[in-house]
Amino acid sequence: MRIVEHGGFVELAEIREFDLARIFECGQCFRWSAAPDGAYIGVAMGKAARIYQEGGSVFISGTLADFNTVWRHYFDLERDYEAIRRAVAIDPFMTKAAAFGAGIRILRQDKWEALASFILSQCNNIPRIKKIIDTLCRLYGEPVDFDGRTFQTFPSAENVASLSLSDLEQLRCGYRAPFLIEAARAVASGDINLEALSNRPPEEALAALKNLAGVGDKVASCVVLFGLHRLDAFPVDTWIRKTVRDHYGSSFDPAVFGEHAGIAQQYMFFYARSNQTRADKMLCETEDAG
DNA sequence: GTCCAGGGTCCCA
DNA sequence: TGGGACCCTGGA
Repeated sequence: MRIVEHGGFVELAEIREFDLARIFECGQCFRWSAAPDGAYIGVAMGKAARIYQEGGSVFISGTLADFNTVWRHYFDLERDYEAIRRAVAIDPFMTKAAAFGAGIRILRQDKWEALASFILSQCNNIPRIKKIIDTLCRLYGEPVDFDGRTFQTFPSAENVASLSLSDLEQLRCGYRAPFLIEAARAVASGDINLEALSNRPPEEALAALKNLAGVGDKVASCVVLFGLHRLDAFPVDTWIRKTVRDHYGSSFDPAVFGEHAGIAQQYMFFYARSNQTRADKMLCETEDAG
């Protein structure tokens, strides 16, 4: 990878294992949206950016200093995803899923944002999750001027902790609202220290997170994987449960993927979700024919 | 318009 | 250990 700064952008030339659409649409984050020209615009780590991919290069708005302080870390660019993809391709199914997800990277997201986002994600569909998070940010985030528009950061735990249930009514997030406030208060008060948890054994982090109301196995695992960046965490949701059942049966143990089980999970999730519509259609056609 | 299910969690029997 | 309730809405 060659890094070149020009024209208000940092260009990552000859970059490998980087697919912007897959990174932003594999279900790990909810705040990046595609512009009509194919670029993604969003706010992460308090900074707004415009990012696009063209001819083997990735272009990220901002200075080299922005890139080095924020985006290099955020996109986990020091890790060799090509080697990981080979390592988790343990059988024909995973070879297919990993090839389908080539270019996915696990973002190093803000820990509180990951916790809040996955609390809101429970028993919810992705378009609606995005809508709820977008409203939360618009109402309670800090403004960030960028590209002639005003964006908002993800509101801090302190900000959300100061809100009441009626403040959150506009989110239309239903029974998740008290969970969000309780989590914010726990983080803001220091009852739970996400920074410290990222240095603890994963099982300890999981247990601490699950003490929060509305945080069970799935949400806690997502926070450990996407927020604490523990790549061996393996969240099991409806998609993964079905995929594992179909391909491995009941005796499956994610430990077969070793320290990168979470990346394997993400390949599985993205593959299962992306192929569901097509698979259903094929099934219907087969049934019609029969 | 209706119905089902969505990156779950928790409580109770 | 399984079933139902929980808020709301996208999509068929």
